[in-house]
Amino acid sequence: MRTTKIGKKAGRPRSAEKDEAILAAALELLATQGYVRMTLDQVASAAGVSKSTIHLRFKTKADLLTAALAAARMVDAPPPSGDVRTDLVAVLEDFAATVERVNGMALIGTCLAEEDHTPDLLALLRERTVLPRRALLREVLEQAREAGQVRPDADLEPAVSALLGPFYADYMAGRGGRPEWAEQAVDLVLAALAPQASDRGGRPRS
Amino acid sequence: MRTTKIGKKAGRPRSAEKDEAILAAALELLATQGYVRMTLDQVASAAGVSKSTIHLRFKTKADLLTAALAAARMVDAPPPSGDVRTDLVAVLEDFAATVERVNGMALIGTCLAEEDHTPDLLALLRERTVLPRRALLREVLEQAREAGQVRPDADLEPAVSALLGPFYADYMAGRGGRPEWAEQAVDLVLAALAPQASDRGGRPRS
Amino acid sequence: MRTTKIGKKAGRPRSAEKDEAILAAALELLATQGYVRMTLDQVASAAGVSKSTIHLRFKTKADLLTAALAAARMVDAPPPSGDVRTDLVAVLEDFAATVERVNGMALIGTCLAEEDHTPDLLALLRERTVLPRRALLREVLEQAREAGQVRPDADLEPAVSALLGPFYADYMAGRGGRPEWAEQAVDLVLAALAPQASDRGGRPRS
Amino acid sequence: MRTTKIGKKAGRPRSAEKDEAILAAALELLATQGYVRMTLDQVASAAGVSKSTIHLRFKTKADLLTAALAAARMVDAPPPSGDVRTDLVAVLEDFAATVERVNGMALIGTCLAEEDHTPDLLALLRERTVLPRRALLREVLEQAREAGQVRPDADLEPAVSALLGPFYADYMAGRGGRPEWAEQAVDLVLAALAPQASDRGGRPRS
DNA sequence: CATGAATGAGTCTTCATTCAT
DNA sequence: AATGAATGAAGACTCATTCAT
Repeated sequence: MRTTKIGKKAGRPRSAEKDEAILAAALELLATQGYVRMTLDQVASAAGVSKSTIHLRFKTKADLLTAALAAARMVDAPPPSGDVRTDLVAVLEDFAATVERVNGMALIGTCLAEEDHTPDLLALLRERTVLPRRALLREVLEQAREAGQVRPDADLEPAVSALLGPFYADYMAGRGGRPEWAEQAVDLVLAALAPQASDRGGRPRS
Repeated sequence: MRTTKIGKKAGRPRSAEKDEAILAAALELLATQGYVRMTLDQVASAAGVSKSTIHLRFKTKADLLTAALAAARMVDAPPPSGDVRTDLVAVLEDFAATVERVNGMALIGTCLAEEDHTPDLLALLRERTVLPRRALLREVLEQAREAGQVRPDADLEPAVSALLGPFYADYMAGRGGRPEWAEQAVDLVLAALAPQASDRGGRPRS
Repeated sequence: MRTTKIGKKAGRPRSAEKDEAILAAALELLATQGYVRMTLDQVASAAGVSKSTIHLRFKTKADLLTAALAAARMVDAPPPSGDVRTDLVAVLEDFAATVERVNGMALIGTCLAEEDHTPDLLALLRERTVLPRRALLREVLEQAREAGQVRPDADLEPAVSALLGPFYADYMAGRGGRPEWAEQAVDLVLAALAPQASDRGGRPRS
Repeated sequence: MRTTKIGKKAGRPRSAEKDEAILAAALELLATQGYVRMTLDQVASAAGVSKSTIHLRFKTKADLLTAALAAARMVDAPPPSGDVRTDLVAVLEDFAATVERVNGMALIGTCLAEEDHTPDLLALLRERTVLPRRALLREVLEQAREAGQVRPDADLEPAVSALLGPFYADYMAGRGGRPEWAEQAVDLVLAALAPQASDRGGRPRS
């Protein structure tokens, strides 16, 4: 029978170290093996605990992995500079560095591949990493717009996608890992958003 | 003495319908289930053949899936228009339509997730779909450059990535499926590449 | 901190009954079915455990079977008599009885048949049953030699082979199961080894 | 519909070369792989025919293997000498040579192991190889008895088993392949059967 | 006749999950 | 709480055999 006395748990408290070890091992293995290929045995031995200890905390494999993804802190604090270009490049390079550090493309691939079966994975990834990073970029662009460095009528969301997008596109093309990509993307977007806009091809959208 | 009449193989010929059914089922299931989750039983019953019939053609699961991916024709012929913007948008929209049609993001996710275990998948995807599409886009841009609609010194590869990238970035952000994305991406890139370049932020790369 | 109380392993202990049941079932089936024909399903259901329980103890089918063979105690303690002939006959009859009890000829056949693929089987059979039994026989003969009942220069190894060999030869000839075989073999060997040796047909070997 | 015109078979006659190739390949593989492990595919490719061609001749795997064993001629004509010892040694050495040549111990093992499932195998082996060889040995011993080189009351069957048996016993003991075994066995048996038998340990059999 | 295709039954092994200590 | 045992449900791959050409 379960102890229901709340506020003061009876018995030995769950080890916080094991908590962390499990989540860290799970995230790492999720990236390197993918959802289905990763086994709880692998997680258990990587975390130095028994399989049952995992099940004690997470009822199911999917639970564990969503928790692992939720616990991941993958968007570092933005860099506090002043220049628009510098700031954008910094965010993008931090993005690339983070992805590389955690074998992120495989992780992203797993979340995409599992979208039908475990939609929480992609949702979490979005909420925890994608959207915060986009917010960072948009903020910089908004400040630039207020500073007159960006056209007042510029649509910022497509610009953000044009900043981040080349990373994915390059990876898919086998052009990943090129250090210049961030600067090139920023330059391209800033060129497109430059204020003196007179009458380029950019017709108003239908 | 062996039959020497060449060109007419002995025995029952292999059913071409089954060939097709197997590859089609495999591709479909690869996209909807992912590499590991998809089972040969599923493929067999989806294709209406026995499991052994699959093994007769493909020694291993990996073989089957690479063959299925290789057989997929996913880059349609380019649209024969004249206008730069129209052509670029057409390629991008065909891209998006194809991805949607074959549950492409899940497929891409699978290939990414499996990169460590079955690198052939991503390699094939690249060779068969990504690179051809990039070539299409680059060709259009080159013609535009010759026609004076694009700066002569423009670096085209980053531009291509800026055209395709937003598709991925949008999807990751949960903004996928918006019909305007292609036009927005094209307009942004064309704006950046416009010829009268006088003095934008684009400092020369280190 | 890990539990350091040694000698008392954590978790549920492995059932010794299941251990025994598995090994017994495996040995039995190895004899009745042969190596390849015997399936883990058969072992599992004969032992009243799940297949996974077997795999928990033995990583592979070969492991299981070598363990089963190794665990088999098939050479009973020698009979403590005094008379040479009686002792030899006793060892041989115990041999025959053991072989019959465990369907031994089929087991021996399996080990021989598998020699190329799983040499451990025959090696174990040799080490655990053949050689100990030979040692028993040789010991009796050595004592007989010391007691003057056997020629001093007699070569004992061939004599041992002549004692055991008829069992195999009879079986191959379809003459297995005859109860007199042991006494006949012993008599023949003792006759050949009798001491008054003057100069019979036994010419010295080249 | 099957052609039933007997005496004059219609259609192309079955290739005798293929017949032989199939049987030879089957026997070889039966020895090297064992009954269950050997596959019809292996036989087919070793014989250079298709699997169906095998089934055309032999309805089932067991049929093929019994036929292969039946076709094997493994007892060479007896050596035409005069001396008892020489003749016995010759038969035994031919026996050992044949066994070695056809990987015979594995073949014997297979027949023993399969005795419960395919008794025909051991029966054939017996009829075609064991019993003929025993007949050869007995014949030599009978002539020796008539020539007075062997006790008149000697029981010959046990003697034959004592001649052949050491081969099996040695093999089981890991002493196989020793060239002296045949002479040692013959010497031992002849010593036991020598005529001047007055009063050795060999008490009359019960 | 001869061949290659097609298949259904079966095998070892893996794994998420539940139990007992 | 933590651990190791136990298990049922798959899954990829094999093989003897039957079909179609």
